[in-house]
Amino acid sequence: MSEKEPVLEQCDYMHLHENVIEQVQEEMPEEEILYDLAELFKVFGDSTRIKILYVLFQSEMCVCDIAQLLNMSQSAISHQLRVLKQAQLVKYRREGKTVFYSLADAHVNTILNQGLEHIEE
Amino acid sequence: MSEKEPVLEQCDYMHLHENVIEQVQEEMPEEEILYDLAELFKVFGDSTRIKILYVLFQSEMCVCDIAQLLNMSQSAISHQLRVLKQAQLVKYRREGKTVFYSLADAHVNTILNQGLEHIEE
DNA sequence: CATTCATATGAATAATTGTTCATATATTTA
DNA sequence: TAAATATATGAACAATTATTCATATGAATG
Repeated sequence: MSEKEPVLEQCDYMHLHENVIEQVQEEMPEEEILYDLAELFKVFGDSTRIKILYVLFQSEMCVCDIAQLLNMSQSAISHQLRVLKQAQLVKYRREGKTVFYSLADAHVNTILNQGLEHIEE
Repeated sequence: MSEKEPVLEQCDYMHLHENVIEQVQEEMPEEEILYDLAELFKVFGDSTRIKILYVLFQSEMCVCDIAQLLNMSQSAISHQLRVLKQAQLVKYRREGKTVFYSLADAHVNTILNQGLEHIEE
């Protein structure tokens, strides 16, 4: 019953210098942060949500107005607003039967603009 | 056989002023741009790819080194590098058997940092 | 030119996700 | 309190996607 080394599937040697490896491990944000970061960008990774963010950049708006502007169902928009809300990208206030949504902070626009700059190269 | 209006599932009236509606339609980037933008952020929306971008921020690196640093299979990393390459977020150069990857431009870091700032609120 | 090493890639699978449909909740008004 | 309106939400389904596994490609080397 000879024990076999698990196949580590590594290259023969690393090209990186020791100090770069250390540097990477130091500078790398924590696992949880990286996960949250990916979660945040995932929210931007849907064109419906991008559109919602763009229209909200123009003005505070209720769910129904957004749905009409984007020509989508109330339900679809509501579901997506929930995602945006959870990511704290939008905030809302209630006024009677109507709920008005607006952008949560300035980062939203910066992120969108950086993205635009990138794809416009 | 009375014809029924299709249920448009709209609100009774829009809250928005005409000029806001116009404004939205003017300012809104084209459908294709919005789609590309979502595609770009989708690429950031995965923690493996986020990690790859972070390590590449420290230094140019070959596929195998990245795999070892992140403790993932060569194949998984290679697949993800392809996604990053297609989004023009990384570039590469070949040196013999080895392929070295590096960040394509400065936007990558700006976008990541804006994301970080947002989640650290 | 056969072998080895580094990387790429196609197929398969499991997991995630966006929309729809039906319905629930909340608020106002008759 | 019943009806109407605006919004939210759960379930279902189709579509997308990240990883694994097996294998292919490409480059150096004996």
